[in-house]
Amino acid sequence: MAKGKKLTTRAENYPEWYNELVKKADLAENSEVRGCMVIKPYGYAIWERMQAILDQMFKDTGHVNAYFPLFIPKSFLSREADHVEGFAKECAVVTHHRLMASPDGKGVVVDPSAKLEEELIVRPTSETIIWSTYRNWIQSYRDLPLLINQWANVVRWELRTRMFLRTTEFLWQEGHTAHATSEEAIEEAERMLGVYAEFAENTLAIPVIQGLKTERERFAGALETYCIEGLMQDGKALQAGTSHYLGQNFAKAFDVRFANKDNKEEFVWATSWGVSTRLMGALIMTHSDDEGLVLPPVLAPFQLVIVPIYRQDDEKELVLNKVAELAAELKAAGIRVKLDDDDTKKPGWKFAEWELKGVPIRLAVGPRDLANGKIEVARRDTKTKEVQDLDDTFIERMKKLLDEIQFSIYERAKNFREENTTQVDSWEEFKAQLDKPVPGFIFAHWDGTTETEEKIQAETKATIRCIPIGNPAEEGVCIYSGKPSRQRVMFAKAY
RNA sequence: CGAGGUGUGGCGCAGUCCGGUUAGCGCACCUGCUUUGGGAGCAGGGGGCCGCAGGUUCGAAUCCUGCCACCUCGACCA
Repeated sequence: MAKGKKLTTRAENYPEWYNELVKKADLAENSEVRGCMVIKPYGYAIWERMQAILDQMFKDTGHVNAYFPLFIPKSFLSREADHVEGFAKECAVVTHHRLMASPDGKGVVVDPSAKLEEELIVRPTSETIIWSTYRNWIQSYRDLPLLINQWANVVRWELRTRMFLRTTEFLWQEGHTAHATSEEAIEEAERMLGVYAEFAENTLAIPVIQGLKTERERFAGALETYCIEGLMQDGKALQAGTSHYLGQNFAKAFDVRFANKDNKEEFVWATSWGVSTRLMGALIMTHSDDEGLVLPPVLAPFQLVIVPIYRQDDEKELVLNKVAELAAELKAAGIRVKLDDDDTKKPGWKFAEWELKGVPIRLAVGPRDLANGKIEVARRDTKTKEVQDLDDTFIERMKKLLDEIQFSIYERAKNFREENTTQVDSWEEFKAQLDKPVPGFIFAHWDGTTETEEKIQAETKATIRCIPIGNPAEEGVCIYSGKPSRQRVMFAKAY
């Protein structure tokens, strides 16, 4: 495994730091396929933790999993006008189904006789294929609500990609629900936004702002898009999850109707909601430092790593026996433990390696400790270490320490966000704030028009990330147009 | 899609301007010995059609033409 010793620091070059960290921590690497990454076992283990926890949250809120096709007939996509307009520019299209030996004898070419009658689109999202299916599943109000989620890969042919943050193919989950009333669908969209916010804060330890997108930033085909927004260490916002209230748009496009209790026919009300492997990027950019990844204990594939230290064979046996015993006790207490007994690496190497990989707690045990009944405990988040008594309360203390780390990195991220959240009341102030090294979240008055929104973006690259939920009403004037405004909205530069 | 840049053992690079024995360095890898509490040391060793295709030349990693790929930054987007 090729590895330089040090990461580029965040201060030197933030994007470079990010890329190096993703590769050196063994999370992912660029593949031979343009814009597509290989998620490596360690990175995938983190994603699997996210999946497991989210999946349980979905099930606890009444959802079930299903799976729909990867391919979508081209005609389906165009059924909903806004939807096709939103995705048309970034679709991978399957046109043929057979290859043949090349006439010049070199390799294979597409067999022109195997042209598809109707092209297939590799799904950029599944609303269309799912709603075409729901048509057959829903006849009566008794079939509602229909609460389905799928874990899948999707393809969006982006012009520029970055590992985890924006790749051509990415993994995600997409919930697609059908309801008898508008109220119920809105309630569902808001409920799932709440699930995402809870997951971000409790599992990922990422504080998020919940809000509504402006009309311009809305999902293609949605009446309302809810989102959670996190603030990364470089002062840019990252959209970490979205939940859409789709109204009856897709029901109308795919003719999905149901008989209500009064035996009147109505179109079904819809939501969709999703989070993707982009959460990995959010995780990295919220907590990690110049030494590498910092993982929240709830999510870490290994919560605690034990590094045994010894010189001669007799010491080795003594130490390994003791740490194996300790590892077993920690595991029995429900802690995910890695015992790094790799004999080909030195302790110093292991320390650096596990720091790079963000394991929350590291224990080091050598003959010296054994003789004194001690153990060295190092925290990844604070990079502090202390020698502790290895007594019968030790396991319990480690469990508490994991809780403390989870809480502590959340608090640290929240403090960072609060320190980098500002209110501005003039265009000059606004621009000055955006020119700072860490622009952060900026609350300012906006006249509510798309025109102004676009002009602000054109001049500053900042966008309205959301109109926060529960935003207080406040009379003011738009920082750009000077027109009246009833509330502040949240601006930021975004990923 | 615009602007820059880069393609040389697994990884990171030098060499290219000014063509000339056997293409070099660091890391990684293999063997052995010594080591092991913050990315070990010494000794020995293996691995390259220098992005691809043409061309110029006695001779090309180096010069010329064309192509391809990737990266960074912008515009567009989860």
